[in-house]
Amino acid sequence: MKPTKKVLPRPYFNRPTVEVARSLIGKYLVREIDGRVLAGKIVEVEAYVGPEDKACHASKGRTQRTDVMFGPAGVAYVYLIYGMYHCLNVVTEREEFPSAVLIRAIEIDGELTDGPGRLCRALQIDRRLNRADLTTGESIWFEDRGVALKRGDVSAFPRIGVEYAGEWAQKPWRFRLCRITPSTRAGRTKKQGVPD
DNA sequence: TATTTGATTCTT
DNA sequence: AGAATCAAATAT
Repeated sequence: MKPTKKVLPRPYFNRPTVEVARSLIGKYLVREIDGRVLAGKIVEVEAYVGPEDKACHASKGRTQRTDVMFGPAGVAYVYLIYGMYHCLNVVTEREEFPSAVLIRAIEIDGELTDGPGRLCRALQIDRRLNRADLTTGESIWFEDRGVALKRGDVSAFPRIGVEYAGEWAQKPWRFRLCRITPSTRAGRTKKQGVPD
């Protein structure tokens, strides 16, 4: 029986951002370029949650740049950072509640592509994909390929590069796929109050 | 209109 | 520790 590709639909993203972020770990980001398909297993993401979150670009208000985050879920927010690197986000939650999940790292054929800038370079993502619908299964989309994660496979950490955000910088809204070993388990003493 | 900044990465 | 490099945000 031919396997069906399970493209994550809009309702998947129209949920609390932290839940979406955590659940995206182990899903696949798929990019089709000139008929060639690249698929990467998502291993690291960050949640940016609404107008109160000082680390979220939209906390400064609705501007031309942040407008997309106020729109429907399942749409791409792609921006240029430090003059050279692009960052890919997927918009989450209801309209008018600006929030998104930043895709930080993926594994392509077992090779780690670590960092939002390098990830976008590998998948040829730039601002032309800003506002692209990520739920159509064309050009770029998310897929559930049935990776089963056990409890404890995903760990939470503070977000990176947001020191300016004060108390919001400490929120454990960065999620990473971790292979739990006795040594790493010993270091994971704090639960950080993140929902399963 | 001018200056500063930044959800990064790479080199020194 | 600092450079690269620029669009968007902020100050003027």
